[in-house]
Amino acid sequence: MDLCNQGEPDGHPIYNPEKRGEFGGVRMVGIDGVAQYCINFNTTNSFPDPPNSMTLSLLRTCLLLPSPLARINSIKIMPITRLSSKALPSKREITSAEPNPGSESSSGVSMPEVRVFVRKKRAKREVQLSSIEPKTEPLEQKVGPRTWAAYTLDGDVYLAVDVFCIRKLLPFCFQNHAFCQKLLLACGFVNIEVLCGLPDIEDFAYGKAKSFSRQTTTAVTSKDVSSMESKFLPPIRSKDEPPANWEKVLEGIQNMRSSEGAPVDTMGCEKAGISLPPKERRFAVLASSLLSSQTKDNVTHGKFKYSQSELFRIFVAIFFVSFDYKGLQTVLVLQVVVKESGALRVVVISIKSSFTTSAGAIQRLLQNGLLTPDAIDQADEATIKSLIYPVGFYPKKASNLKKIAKICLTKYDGDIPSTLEELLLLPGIGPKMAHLVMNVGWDNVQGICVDTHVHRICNRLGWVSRPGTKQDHVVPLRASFSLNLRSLKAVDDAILICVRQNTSTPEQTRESLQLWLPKEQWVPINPLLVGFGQTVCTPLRPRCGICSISDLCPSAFKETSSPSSKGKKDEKNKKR
DNA sequence: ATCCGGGTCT
DNA sequence: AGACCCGGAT
Repeated sequence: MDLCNQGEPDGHPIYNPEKRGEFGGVRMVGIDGVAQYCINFNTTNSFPDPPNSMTLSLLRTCLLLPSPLARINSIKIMPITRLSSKALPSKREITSAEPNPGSESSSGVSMPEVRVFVRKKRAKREVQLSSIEPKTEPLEQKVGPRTWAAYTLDGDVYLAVDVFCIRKLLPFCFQNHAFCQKLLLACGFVNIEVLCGLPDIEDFAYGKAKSFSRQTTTAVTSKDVSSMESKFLPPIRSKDEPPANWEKVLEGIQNMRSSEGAPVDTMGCEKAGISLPPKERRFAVLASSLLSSQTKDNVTHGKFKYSQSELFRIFVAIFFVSFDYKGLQTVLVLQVVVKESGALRVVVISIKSSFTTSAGAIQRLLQNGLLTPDAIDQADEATIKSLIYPVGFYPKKASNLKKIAKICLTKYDGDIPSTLEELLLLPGIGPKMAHLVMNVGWDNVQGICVDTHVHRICNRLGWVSRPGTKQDHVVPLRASFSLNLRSLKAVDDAILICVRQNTSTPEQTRESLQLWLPKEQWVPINPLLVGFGQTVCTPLRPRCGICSISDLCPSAFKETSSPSSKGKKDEKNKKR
């Protein structure tokens, strides 16, 4: 039976944005030769937290694979069916069950582009519909009412929607503009306006489902298409395309981060001297940055502990993050330890009351009144050394600190330099610290502060690439779709060019990241990823098992080797 | 007992 | 690439 947008078929759940939490997840199931999509709602897993469950099942299906086309490969072709109560025909039947050409929205939408996408032939050849011949009709002529249909199969609920419906559904389900773009492009929809016209995804991502039903679709003309293409494509090429799902990934990390309390949260340099007057606070930030380099956060700072509310959030988050949750041991938390036994993931929160290590160097400096350039300039270097002692390289840092204090006094009137260039001139201040100080001390975002965590994680996620190794893929990919969409081989060839190589230095990472990451993320990305790196995506043996975005991560579960061999490590890091 | 993370400078 | 230096993990 047909379901129009808000219809509800007897006995079968259909997609309802307001109740999406009732579905364990959403899965792209199919795109068929007539440009229809199916979304499968798996009703067997019911989680109260829609984003997480969606993320998980999403990952397990569409986004598991590293290359864009590979992801798309996972989308299977489904017939358009109007029966909600009937099981879907088997794949083989599907091939023969051509979508009825006469029916409204769905039928006849086939176009060369779509077939290209029909990609899949590579996956299953029988899916190829002989009846589909390349046609050149413009898309808009074939699209009828925005409808969707639902049906069930093996307990799953499928939704078949037309291309305009998917335009609404996709951002809602995936909350990811980039993915939508890629998907639609890969399906041969070169109509950029459709892509550009997507509703504000953030509205969906953060729970404002209301606007969903009010979204209007805009008719598209071929004229629009060509004009959009001409002005849309060039910038994308030069700008570098954001990685698919980066927003989703970021959100997933944020969810994990909000619950896991990483050292950086309580000990980052931005916490230094938070109650001080601006000028002194800035110096505190600078000093804190200097000391913290090459030193664990909990050494530069004092101990930390979780508040009650944080504990609660940890508990809640772990519950949802651990998809295959088995059991929990609770209470005081400093560390989350994950053990995997078989398919089940057992999440254990281990108990550690506090760090018994030394009090924080910054705190000691502050207590001794040595957090101003003046005092440091006059203080004995040995005193400074002793106060900052446990931090790494303390002799050099004490010396640098004194030099910096002097410079601040003589050249900057006791304040710290206010430009990136001048900061870099200070001894012991490199690019990482300079950006951090600019961001935190001056609220002046000149660049992303890329430390080892950001560097590592961005590479693991495939978010950055060595210059010249990724742009190459975007261009041919788009070109093949927008110019001549019938050559499947061209598409595949284009994909093959997509060989991303890891950046080799943090500076490279910074430049690559800045190419696409929206500027409002430049500052938060650092504490976010640092904390993530401290608690989940650790350098050694990352805890992919508790990572809610592991299915979105091309590197998930790939680095499992034991830490003793370095030859192995090299292999690992080579490329994926 | 050994190795590793951590940023800068040489 | 290696030195610098510690705490922590293994």
